[in-house]
Amino acid sequence: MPAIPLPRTLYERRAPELAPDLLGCLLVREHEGRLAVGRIVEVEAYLGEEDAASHAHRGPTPRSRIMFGPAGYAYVYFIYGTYYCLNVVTGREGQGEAILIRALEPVTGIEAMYEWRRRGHRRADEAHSHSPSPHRLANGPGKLCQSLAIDKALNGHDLTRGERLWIEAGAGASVDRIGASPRVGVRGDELARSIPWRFFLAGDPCVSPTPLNRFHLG
DNA sequence: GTCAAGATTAGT
DNA sequence: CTAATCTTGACG
Repeated sequence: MPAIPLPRTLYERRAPELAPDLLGCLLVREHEGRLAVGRIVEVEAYLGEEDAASHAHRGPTPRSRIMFGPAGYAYVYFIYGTYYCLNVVTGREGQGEAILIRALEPVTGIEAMYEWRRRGHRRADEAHSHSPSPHRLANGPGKLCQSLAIDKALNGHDLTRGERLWIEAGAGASVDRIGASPRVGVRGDELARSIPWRFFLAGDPCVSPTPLNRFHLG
């Protein structure tokens, strides 16, 4: 089956509008001759300079410059000295928008995901780590990147080419299953902390664990 | 150069 | 609740 990645025009929509439509789509990773696929069950939208919670809030910097480029590219950043997080750049060039992919339901290549995740552990973690059940393999942005072997080498990667890493249309998500809540772990002004730009499949076991899961929207 | 904070996670 | 762990970006 040929890869049919989402086209760049689709990524050119505004992040808060596009974000809920990514729920149910498939994130595909091709690495070391193996294929791993996960269904997107949780995302967060970030805007540019007007969004106090966004890495683009203070304009283009060496880290955030990818966000200000054209849509359809991966923005991968390193956080807390340990984890990577994956975003897709959206909107028009110069706006600085992106969508953070926060959680997946593993679909294909689960064994590869276990292996890649274990490899991503630090030594200290490895001694105590045991294989989690599949629904906890990618139920958070840091774990998702471990399980798909995503690191800074993929920062700036073109997601529309259908190689190494891309997104494909999936079955979609029925509107009545889409939950919305404030974004997890963000600082900034009251608007940034309260605006409901986290979208998730309500009740899905692969959504990241947080009290915000009780929020719901039509 | 220095320093505080961070779109996280696992363990106590 | 807190430690782990190190990049980033602001400031001087």
